[in-house]
Amino acid sequence: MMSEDWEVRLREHGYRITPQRQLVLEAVEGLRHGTPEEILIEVQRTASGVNLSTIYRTLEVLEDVGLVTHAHIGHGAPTYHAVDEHIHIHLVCDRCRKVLSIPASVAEGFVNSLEKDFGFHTDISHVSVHGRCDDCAGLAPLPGPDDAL
Amino acid sequence: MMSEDWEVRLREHGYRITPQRQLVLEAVEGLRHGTPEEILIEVQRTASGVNLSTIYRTLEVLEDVGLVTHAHIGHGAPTYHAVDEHIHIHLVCDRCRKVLSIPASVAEGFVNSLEKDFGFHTDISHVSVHGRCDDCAGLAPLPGPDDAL
DNA sequence: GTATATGCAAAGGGTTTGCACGGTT
DNA sequence: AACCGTGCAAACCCTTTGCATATAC
Repeated sequence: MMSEDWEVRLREHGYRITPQRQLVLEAVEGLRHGTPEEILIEVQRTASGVNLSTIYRTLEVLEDVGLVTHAHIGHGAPTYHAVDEHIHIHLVCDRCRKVLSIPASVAEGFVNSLEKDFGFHTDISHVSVHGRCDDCAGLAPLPGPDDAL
Repeated sequence: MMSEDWEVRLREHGYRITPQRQLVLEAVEGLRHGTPEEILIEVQRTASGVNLSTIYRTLEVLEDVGLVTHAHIGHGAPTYHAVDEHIHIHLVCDRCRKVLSIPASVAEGFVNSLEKDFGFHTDISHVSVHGRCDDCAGLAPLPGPDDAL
């Protein structure tokens, strides 16, 4: 993990090697799941001067060269992952907000149908699946910010 | 479609019947897919004085009583549907932005696995599935706003 | 008449952008 | 030395909120 591959990846795409890019990548790998804001905080533990806009621009670059991906959990900020993570699907409970990560293989049949029947090539890890976790099934919605569906 | 059921639904939940609520519901049904902004424009064709904040508040109410749902397509505004629509899944092409609606039944096996293996009760129509449509598979990303992933 | 809904305007998250400076190549 | 990347601040989009007025009941 975090070999020098990342430098090569960046160079191959015409990008430069900078401390910020290294720090962001390390933060994403360390956090395993992180919003831009969370990544900023992590990065600032080492380099307090780094700006949020740099995080956004850097994540875009890292995603472009295939070092990170992001997924949408509800309508808040997206979360970023390193690509060397196991590909996984997020199950988001709309009641308690818990997020379950499950192996992408569970969706294999589904993904294959989409490919075969609709010619659609799915990036299954990109979007989260919403619903109710076992504990919350059948319960009334929580009060409070019933947002983020 | 658009029987008086909606009035009953609202009353049952202690909400009042207002022209705005009727117009928003009709707009959602007419548009089949609509963001709050699009719904506003549709509503304003009849009642130009209606405000965006009313659209948001009204959609929340209509969703609460089970007359509409929303789904997230990319990281922009969510789209709303009437619940009498067939339940469907959105396949969003990350290259050309095309949105394919497919019957939710395609995901039955997947949904069942989630239930059986993880105790997770899925609302499959809530979030869109991202990837590449047949036309765009294997092509380079589009230039321009390569956003909205 | 009373409580709820609405319009308006302002504030709030999350994200993007223009610009000048600084760093990588 | 040339160009890319960064910090900063302002702008932007989408959504929420406070408050006074209007409306459904």
